[in-house]
Formats: sequence, structure tokens, C-alpha cells
Amino acid sequence: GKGDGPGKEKKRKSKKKKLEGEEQEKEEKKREEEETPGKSRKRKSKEGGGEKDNKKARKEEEKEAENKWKWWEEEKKEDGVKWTQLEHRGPYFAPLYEPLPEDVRFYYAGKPLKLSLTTEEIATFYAKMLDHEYTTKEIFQNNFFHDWRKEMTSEEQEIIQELAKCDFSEIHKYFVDKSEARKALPKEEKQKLKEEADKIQEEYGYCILDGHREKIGNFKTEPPGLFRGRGDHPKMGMLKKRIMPEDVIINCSRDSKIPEPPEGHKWKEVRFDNTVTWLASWTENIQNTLKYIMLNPSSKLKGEKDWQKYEVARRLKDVVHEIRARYRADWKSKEMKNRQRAVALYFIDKLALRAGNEKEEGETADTVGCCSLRVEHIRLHPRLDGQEHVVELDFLGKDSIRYYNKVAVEKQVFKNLQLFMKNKDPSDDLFDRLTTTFLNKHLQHLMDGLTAKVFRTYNASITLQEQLKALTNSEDNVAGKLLSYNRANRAVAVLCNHQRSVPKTFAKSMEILQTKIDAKKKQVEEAQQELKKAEDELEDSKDAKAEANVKKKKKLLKRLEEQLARLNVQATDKEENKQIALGTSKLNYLDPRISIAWCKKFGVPIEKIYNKTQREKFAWAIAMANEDFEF
DNA sequence: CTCACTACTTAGGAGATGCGCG
DNA sequence: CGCGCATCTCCTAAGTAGTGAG
Repeated sequence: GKGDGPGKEKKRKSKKKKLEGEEQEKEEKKREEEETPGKSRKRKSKEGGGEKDNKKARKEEEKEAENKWKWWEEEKKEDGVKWTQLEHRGPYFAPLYEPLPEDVRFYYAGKPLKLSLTTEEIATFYAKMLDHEYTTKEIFQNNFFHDWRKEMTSEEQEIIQELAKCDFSEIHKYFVDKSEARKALPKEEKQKLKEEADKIQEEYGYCILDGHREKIGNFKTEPPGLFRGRGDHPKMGMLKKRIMPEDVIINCSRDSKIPEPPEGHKWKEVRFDNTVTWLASWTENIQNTLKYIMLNPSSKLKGEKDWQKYEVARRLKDVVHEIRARYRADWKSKEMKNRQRAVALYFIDKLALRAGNEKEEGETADTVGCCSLRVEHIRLHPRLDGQEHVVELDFLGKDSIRYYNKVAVEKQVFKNLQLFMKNKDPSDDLFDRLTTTFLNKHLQHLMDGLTAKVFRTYNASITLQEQLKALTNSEDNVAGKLLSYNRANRAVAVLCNHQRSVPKTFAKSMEILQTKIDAKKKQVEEAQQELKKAEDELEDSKDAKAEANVKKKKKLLKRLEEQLARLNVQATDKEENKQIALGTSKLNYLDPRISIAWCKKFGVPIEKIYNKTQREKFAWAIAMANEDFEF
């Protein structure tokens, strides 16, 4: 193994660029906020002070919020310095392996075989996944078997030569039963388990940052297991090793209580770096990259960064027209590099594509973003479905999620793409002269803090704002307004290509809906026939009674048709949402102040939009946005 | 420029929990 | 008051983007 490199020299990060302008902007926002009528806000946050000035004792949550750290009302730290005090208990380690009971056996070539502890543990990783699709994949099997054999004793290596002869079924059953037994536990037992978990959370799940108790995001080390990559990952099935204290670097403040490593163990290193936000880190053995223990999204460190992200996106709003004019001009640039950059930027802006850094081949699944698109990922149609200059994009993006889109583009773009593809193989880079670094250098020059990803944030947020404006009807009731909100949110999710796998129960509930539709259709048909009959009768008799009957039947038909239409809309809605995930954009791309302003403007309770966790994450925005907020 | 390394955000799936309904 | 589905929480993989050495 080459994964262990102890005693390497560590470097400190240098300070980041100045952001004075931004700070000023924030100061202004604050003052603006404080002028708004309603609750008066305090300058300083209270720390455990039992002041009770909130006479109109509202909900508990609000009382709780009273104790929360209103960091956004404080002065910002010197650039690059993330904290002055950081104290925590270190990570909570995954429990050690518990050997299987004697009667749960592993079989090789039909015969029971007692495994060494390590070998058995790894066998359980595979056994647990037996009914997962992963274990049917050859790469997964090969990687697993290779890594497993490496950990076996020489006797075991001698015997266990083929994965196909391994029988894990008893082990598998053991874990299935175990999990079922857990589910069937009586209430009080479950309660006890929960209390234990809460205690761990209480002890390890928080840290002290600059005098405030802050929630940690992931305070547990990742347990050992088999690596589960996404998509066609070349490393799927490889053994992810157990993290020991000896692998872990602790970061905290010098004068804090240094966390104790578990009994009989030592930390790899303890450092006191206040220019970073992480509390602990280790190197994982699959990709040889660092993993970190960091704070929860509700924390100051994360919240401030999030806020800053949206402020950068808002600054883009002011210059985006110039930038667009600039890249359109660059479509004609004499420099091929600049032309490629201009076309790529157009895609990033128009289609909200990711930047697309280069990746090491064979290390990860074959996915691309904008700058790493290959010729094989696009098709050019001079005309298609009545449109001119259509580009068909089809590629796997982040998490191996497919991006498929047919989009009409400007003639210049189309011509450029033809040029970029000329004399190239399908597997060649479309933008062969372009890297994300080059693109971002250019963007930085156009606007301070601008990078490719800002376009996604900007376009997502501005789309939400525009869609909300277009779709919300103030006459609607709350449910109707929420529907509009979800539609606006969905427009963003579609733009950003946020997908989910089709819910397991989808087909079933769709079927129920379809049955309803079919029944309704039949009713409509019947009503049509009856109407026809009534009309025929009227033809014959021409009396008032028959005429009234025709009217009645017409009315009925109309109502049924409307009901059918509504069901169809519902089905379309459901179908459209089938593979769309709204959560990612809500959490990462939509400036929360847009949603909060909308809630205030239309009298929709914020809880209808954001659940508790989300409200904690966006506490800064809830505190500062009023109904006039404009992104 | 490339490469190695670092630090951070963004992402979908699995499993846990909660909630409305009969 | 349990059951089945929807929502929430947790987990950790997979991106973006920066730095600095050579």
C-alpha cells in the first residue's frame, strides 16, 4: 500500500484576498434591516443571559432562537482567520467489529469454514450487500475479492480462491434478522437506544467556537466497509479501511482542552490552524484524499460563507449583461482559445452547466462538465423540429446523472461548435484549448470573486425570483400559493438538472391515478353518448322537456371533462416531478431571502417552505430579509 | 504551464422518523 | 392504533476551486 505517508510536512494556507467592499455592503444591509418596523433587534447576541424582554412569548422555537448566536449582527473577522477559539472532543469512532455467533457460518465450496476475525469482518461487509445490485457487478466483485484476499491469512488465501465458491447467505440472513429484530423492539427499548444516541450526540456533536456552542455536521468517523461509488466507478467494491486515532489530525485552538484520543491510542497530529474551519481530518484509502469533520450548516462558519456566496451572485446580476455582451463578441475572436472560452461560458450561463474540471482517468467514473465535454457528447442539427441550429447534449454529469437536452443556439455558436469538432474523434475534447483554470482566471478579471459556479447560483436564484413573480396569484389560498412556489422551485431544479431516482412506490400510485383517469374517461364517453341521445330526442320531439334534458346532459359532460382535465394535470404534475429533486436547489442554489420575502409578501408561513433544519441553516436570512428583498 | 495537494460546497440514496388515514 | 407512504436526517461521494512547487 502506498496510502500511508506519515510525517509529511504540512503547509499553512496563505491569507485570502481582501473583501472590504463586501463587508461594507453587509453593514449597509444591517442598518437597513434595523430601520424596518417590528421587533427591535439587539446589537449583541446574548450568551446564556436570562434577560426576558420578549413579553409576547411566542413559540418555543422563537425562545430557543433567542439564545442562538446572531453572528450576522457582529463584526467580521480579519480575512483568512476563521476563529479565535475552537474546542471539541475529537471524532466519535465507529464501533469495533463484533464477531459473528458460532452458529452463523461461512461456507467455501459447500463446506463450513471458520474465518479469522479480519477476514470475517470483511466478509460481513459483502454479505450485508448481497441483495444490492452492486454485488452483481463484475468490477465490484473483483475489487472486493482482490482486497479481501489481501487481508486474509495465508491459510485462508490458500483455500479461498474463487468468489463464486463463497457462500455468504447465512451471514446475510443473520444481518437481515438482526435488523428486523431491531425494528420489532418494544417501545421502551427503542427509547433507550435513542437516549444513548442522544448522549453521544450531546458529548461529541458540539464544539465551542469563539465562546458559542455550535453543532458539528459529521462528528463520527466513517465506518469501514466496501466503497460504493456512483455510476460506473472503477473502484467500486474496494475495501474502505477502518479509521484509527493514529490516522486522525486534530485541529483546535492552542489554549483549548485538547481532545483525548481513545484509551491506548494517539492522534496522528494535533495542530492549531485558525485559517481553516475543520476540526479533524484523515486520509481515506480509496482515492487517497482528505476527509474532514466540519460544522453543521446552522453554524456561523457555514452560514457566513453561504451568505457571501449569494452576495457574490447578486453582484453578478449587476454585470451579467456586460459579461454576456463580452462573450458574444468573443464568439468571433481570432484567438481559438478565447472563442472556446466564450462558447463554453455561454453554455455555463444558458444551460447552468458545471465548470467541468479535468479528472484523472481510471480513478473515477467517466463524467464531464462543460469544459471537459467531448465531441461524442454533442450532436449538431442544422434544423430539428422546426428550429434552426439545434445542439443535442447527452452526457453524464456529476454523480453520473445524465444530462440530456436539445437546445436552439445562436448561429455563431453553432458554427463555432462545427469548427471545434472538425477533424476530431468522438473521444476528443470539444474545448481542447480550454481549462477551468483559464476560464476562471478570465471570470475573476471580469468581476471580483466570479467563478464558473457563480453562474449556477445566479441563474437559479434569479429564475426562482422571476418564476415566483410570474406564477404567484395573491388571490390564491395558501395551498395554491405553495403550488406556485413548488412550480418555481421545479423550474430551477430542471434548469440545474437535479434528478432523483423514481420513487419505489411511484408506479403504484401512478397506477391508482391512472385507474381514476380511465374511470373518468369512461364517464365522459357515457355522458357524450347520453348527450347525443338527448339531442336525437330533441330532434324528434322538439319539446321543452327534451331541450332541458340536452342542457342538463351538456352541463354534466362539461363537468366531467373538467374533472378529467384536472386529473390529467395532476398526472402530468406527478410525472414531471417523478425524476426531479427539489431539495438540492432549495438548499444550495436559491438565495433563501427570496423565499422569505415571498412568504412575508403573500402571508405564507415560512414553515411551509422550510422545515426546522432548513430554518436553522437559513436563520441569518430569516432574520434579515423583509418582504421588499430583491435578489 | 502541470501536478499534487488542500479545503471547501454540492449531491443523491439509504434508512429513520413522522404523520394521516381507515 | 397500526400501516403505508412521505418527509426528514444522515451519510459520504463527487464536484469546484485555490495554492504553491517545479
